[in-house]
Order: sequence, then structure tokens, then C-alpha cells
Amino acid sequence: MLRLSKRVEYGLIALQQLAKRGTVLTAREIADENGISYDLLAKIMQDLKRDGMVYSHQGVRGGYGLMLAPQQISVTRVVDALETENSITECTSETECCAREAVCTIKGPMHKLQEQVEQVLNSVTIAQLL
Amino acid sequence: MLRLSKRVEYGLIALQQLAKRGTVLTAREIADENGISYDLLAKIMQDLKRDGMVYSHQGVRGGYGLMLAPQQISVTRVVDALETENSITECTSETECCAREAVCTIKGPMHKLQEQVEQVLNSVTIAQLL
DNA sequence: ATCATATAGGACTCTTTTAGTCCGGTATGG
DNA sequence: CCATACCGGACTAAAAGAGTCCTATATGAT
Repeated sequence: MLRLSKRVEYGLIALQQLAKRGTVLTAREIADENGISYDLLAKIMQDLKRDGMVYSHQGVRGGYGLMLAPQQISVTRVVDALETENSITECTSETECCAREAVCTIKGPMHKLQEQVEQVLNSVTIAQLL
Repeated sequence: MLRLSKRVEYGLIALQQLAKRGTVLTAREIADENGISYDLLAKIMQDLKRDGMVYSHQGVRGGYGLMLAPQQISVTRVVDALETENSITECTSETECCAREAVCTIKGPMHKLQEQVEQVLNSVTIAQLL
């Protein structure tokens, strides 16, 4: 369907909110204010933290804060952090191996297309979402 | 996963083969030579025909042929013909309606992103796959 | 100290989408 | 008239995606 997952969608929203407010926010706050499942968002925030885009504080008055400037966080980076695969076809994936590889006649062109799509996602940052 | 479906992948291969060979090909030929399930490809060819990209002839010595020049067939057109949805998020879809629409803070930016991705898919045609 | 608050993370389940199959029907050239 | 090849509905299976539940751990405030 050529669609970004909800994980990425929610991740972008969370990062946008952190950038806009400029303060520490809890996963609960972000979830409630944006109509997102708390459990789901909680996991997404963990992944964003693992990547180094945000930091976290446990306990009372804890929450999440941005580790980077909004213009430093590209959509590509968010996708990479939140999705297992980001290739537009199986043959442009580095982790999968296409069963049709031996007879594949579109591998080359698909790689070029992949690059162009990535370039678009790379050119957009959280700063553009504000 | 931001991935094109197998339907689109196979559709592109079929169109590429028709363009490269410049003759009428049967669904069976295309399927066998490219390691694609015949039943699946048969349906894809029907969809391509419905769209007007190819014509078909039934019966002995029948098959499919291109209706348009390769440079006139964009990837976007193939995606539109073969997939029900092509929007990168639910909020950029014209047919779906996002449950979070009232509180959505990324609708605008997502539309811009969508346009850019579409522009890329629009700029690539079957001619570039040869 | 202890308690309410918040993140950390494993293990599920449910739903949707995608891929692929099976089958009977129709058109057509040899 | 029959083998060939498209037409198209119905179905199944597999995979991915979304969301839930529950327990553990850290920590600031009282």
C-alpha cells in the first residue's frame, strides 16, 4: 500500500509535540492529547530512546525530551528506528533475499527508485512538521 | 513498511517485458519466464487492461500487448491501477477517514510529503525500466 | 521509608492486508 | 470443435500491523 506504519505516524507526532512544547512530556500526556493508545506509544518512545533521538527519565516528574534539534531529525531516521524494513521492494532490501533474484529484470531500476524515495524522506525533518 | 505490493512489482515486470519484446505475450509466458504465479499475474493483467495500459486478445495466439508508449506509463499509474490505496498515511487518504482527524497535528505536513513521494513515482516510467 | 508516578519490556491477541490458489466460464483461431 | 488463452468470482493461508495485558524497575515527593 506504500504506507508508513502507525508506529511511524505516532512517532512523528510525539517528536513534533516534544519539539513544539520544548519541555519534557510523559508518554501518557502525548498519548491522551493525540488520541493514541498509551501502550503502543510507550513502546514507540522506547525505540526512539534506543536510537538516541530522545532521552527519558523514570519516576515522578519523569518523561521524554528531545536529544537533538528538530532539523536534525529526518523522517528517514524515524522510519529506520521504528520499522524493521524500509525498502520499497523485496529486491531492494539488504536483509531479505528475493526468491526471483536470478531472473529479476527490475532490480537495477528499483534501486534507483528506492534512492529517490529515500532522498525525499531524508529531506523532511521534524522542523518541517511544526 | 513503505513497500510496493507484489502486485505492483509483478505489474511493472510484465509491462517491462511487453515493452522490451514489443510483441504480444501471454500471461503464461510472462509468469513462467519471471517466476511469478500464473493465477496472480492473470488478475494483474486484467487490471492493467481495465486501466487501458494494455489490450488483450482471447483465444489461440492471443495474449497481451501495450496500448501506450513505455514513456507514457508512469509508476504512479501502475500503482493506481493495481492497489486500492496509495496514500502514505491514513490522513492523506481521500477514501479513508482517520479517527484522530480532529486532533491530528501532522495532516498538513503529511500531505506535502505525500506530494513529493508521488512526484518521484510520477517521474519514473516503464521506459526507465528497460 | 514508602508511595504514587513513569519508564522498561516481554508475551500475547486480534485485525487487516497481502499473496496465492482453485474453479467454472467465455472468446477465438486453427 | 477443440485446444488455447483470457475473464472473473470465491476462497485460503500467511504475514504484517495494531493494540492489549501484565509485571518489573527507577525515582522524586511527602
